[in-house]
Amino acid sequence: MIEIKYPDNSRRVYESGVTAIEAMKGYTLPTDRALLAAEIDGVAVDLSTVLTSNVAINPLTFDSALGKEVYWHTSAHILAQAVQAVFPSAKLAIGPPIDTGFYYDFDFERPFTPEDLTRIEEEVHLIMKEDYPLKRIEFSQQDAIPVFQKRGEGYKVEIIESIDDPSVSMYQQGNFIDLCRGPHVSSTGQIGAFKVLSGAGAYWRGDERNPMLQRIYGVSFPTQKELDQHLILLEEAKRRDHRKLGKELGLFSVSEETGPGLILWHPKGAMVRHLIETFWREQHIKRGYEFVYSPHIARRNLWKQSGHLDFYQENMFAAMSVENNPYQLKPMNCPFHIMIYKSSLRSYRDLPLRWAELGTVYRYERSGVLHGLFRVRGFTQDDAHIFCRPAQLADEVASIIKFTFSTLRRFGFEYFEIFLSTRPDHAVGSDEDWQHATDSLKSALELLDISYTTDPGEGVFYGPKIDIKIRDVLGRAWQCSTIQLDFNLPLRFGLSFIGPDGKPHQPIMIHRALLGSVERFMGILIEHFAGAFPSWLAPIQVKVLTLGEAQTSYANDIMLQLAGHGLRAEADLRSEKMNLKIREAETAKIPYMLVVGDKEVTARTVSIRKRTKGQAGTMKLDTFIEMLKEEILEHSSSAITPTLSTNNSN
RNA sequence: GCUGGCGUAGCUCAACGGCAGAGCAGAGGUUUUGUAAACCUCAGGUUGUAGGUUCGAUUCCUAUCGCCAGCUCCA
Repeated sequence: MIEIKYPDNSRRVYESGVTAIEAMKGYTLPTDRALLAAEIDGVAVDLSTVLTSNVAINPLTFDSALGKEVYWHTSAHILAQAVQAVFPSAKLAIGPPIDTGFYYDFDFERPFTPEDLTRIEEEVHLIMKEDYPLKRIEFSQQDAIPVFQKRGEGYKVEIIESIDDPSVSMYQQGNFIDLCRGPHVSSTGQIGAFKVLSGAGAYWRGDERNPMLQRIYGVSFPTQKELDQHLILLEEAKRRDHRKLGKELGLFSVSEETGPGLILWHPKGAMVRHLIETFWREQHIKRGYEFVYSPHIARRNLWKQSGHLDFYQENMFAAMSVENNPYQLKPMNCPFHIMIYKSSLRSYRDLPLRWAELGTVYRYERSGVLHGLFRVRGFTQDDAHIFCRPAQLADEVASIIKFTFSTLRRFGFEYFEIFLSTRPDHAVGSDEDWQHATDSLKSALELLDISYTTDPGEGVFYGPKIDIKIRDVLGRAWQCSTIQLDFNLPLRFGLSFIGPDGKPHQPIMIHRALLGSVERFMGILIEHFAGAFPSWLAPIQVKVLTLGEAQTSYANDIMLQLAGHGLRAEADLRSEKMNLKIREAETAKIPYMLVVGDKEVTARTVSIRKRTKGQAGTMKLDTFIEMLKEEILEHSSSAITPTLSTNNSN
């Protein structure tokens, strides 16, 4: 007899040899989702798995990340089955689940066309309808190889040969067999709604020296409704693309003549950037930072001493010669801040030193990876370096984390995920240093009662780090903030401070960025707000719209008053219809429109229209100004709510 | 960088071997307008660039630059 423990802490006793699905019988799932697979002692398995010892069982449904993985993994198999049914010569490579669906790579003589994908999707639907059961078959490595050799699946043979385990498993559905660790859902009919998304080239094992395979992406959901919602989300993401909005709203451009990956900021985009940076600077002053500035180039030797030439050269632009001395465009700001540190003798009383700079750096990126503001060749880091004593580490890190959260919240981000990366295989610094540093990061996180995920071995070679990801309004995750400890540079540059004992000690250096890159952060903001910036960030906050020539002087008077309060306004005095003026202001995503006609001139009021929300009542200009100033101060976007106005009927 | 797709007016797109067009934007004019597009006229192009094939190339071929999707890497 064996005892099974359930997530609600209940226990039941079964005969040894019971299957997972039998053990789940009568257990009420927390959702009305179908049971897909099970997690036994933390490992995902098929429902047909035979249980022979005391275990903890956890049902897997589409609601959990693990459940989705299983679901999408099976979907990838269905995709592969369909592709081979339509194109028998296509050879299988790999087909894993990913964050938002799955893909499968095939060796095929040509790229798949959109027509191919349609044909494949039809076949997928047939396979779902046929409801083939997925059967797990265990083989020894030796026996498995001929199975795939016979099928001409060379990549599968290669994979089997690279597996350490002497026994391998494969899954069969209909006449389709794939090498696979599993687990899977029990039959192809369990997949509810399926969409073949796109095809693209991908290298075998991600290495460009290997042959190019044809990858097909897909996504699936239990219901058609969820699939439709997902597809709407994809459309919405396209609609919010910062490259498209950046052009439409006149924020920035990239020109072929200037060069790829180099951003030209137009007046409106530059205003938004200015507002971001001003806010950033104010916050830094409040939190005890000092500002430094550093040049864009430096002697190449500086980068030799820092070690960047050894480990970062492929991302650096080539050296330039200045009076026969090699100089280098900077890919990082840290060596400069270090030189400032070194410019005088430092006492332990001086520490921590917190030096911040919006430092523009230049990095060589391969042409194929450039992408709008997200991936560029020249960008501005919101950089800071903190030099402190080991004992100050935890406090410093804790205050950086708090600073990060408060800053990102002010930009409208609410959801954070925190990752702690520990020592990788190749690293500098002693075990002792790593231990202390990692413990300091942990205690900072625990001090603030923050839950986090540990990424073992994912730290940078010079020290452990904390990365913070935000989620935008579409639920997409972005990593902006990073806090990295560094033992390497202080060592390489021989940094020291004089301790209470009168002897030199080595400071620890913290590299940190809140926004990451101002360019990239701006891109994220554009997509997060769909270009409709909250009032505090909007390049133009108010547009005054006159009904006719009669209100021109009143409108100019309004403009003067708005400007006097530091508000950014434009007036539309043209002899155009109100509908057109409104349409253009809406398209420009200006938060507030002030409509003025003779009635407003007489009453010395303005009729307010809020972006996308419509009319928001008529009020005295002063009242509006006060409300807007309050809204800007709060960084909110909802101080003035639209009303169904009755006092301006016409 | 690699694989595939795409470069036509400021923008969005037609024409696909035979005189390069539309809408929006722009300029000039008419209209003085009450909450998301008034009307008329005009102007706007070495079809990314350089070669080639052809009687003739925006269209076909080659190279090159750029953009897009993906691979890889990362902020």
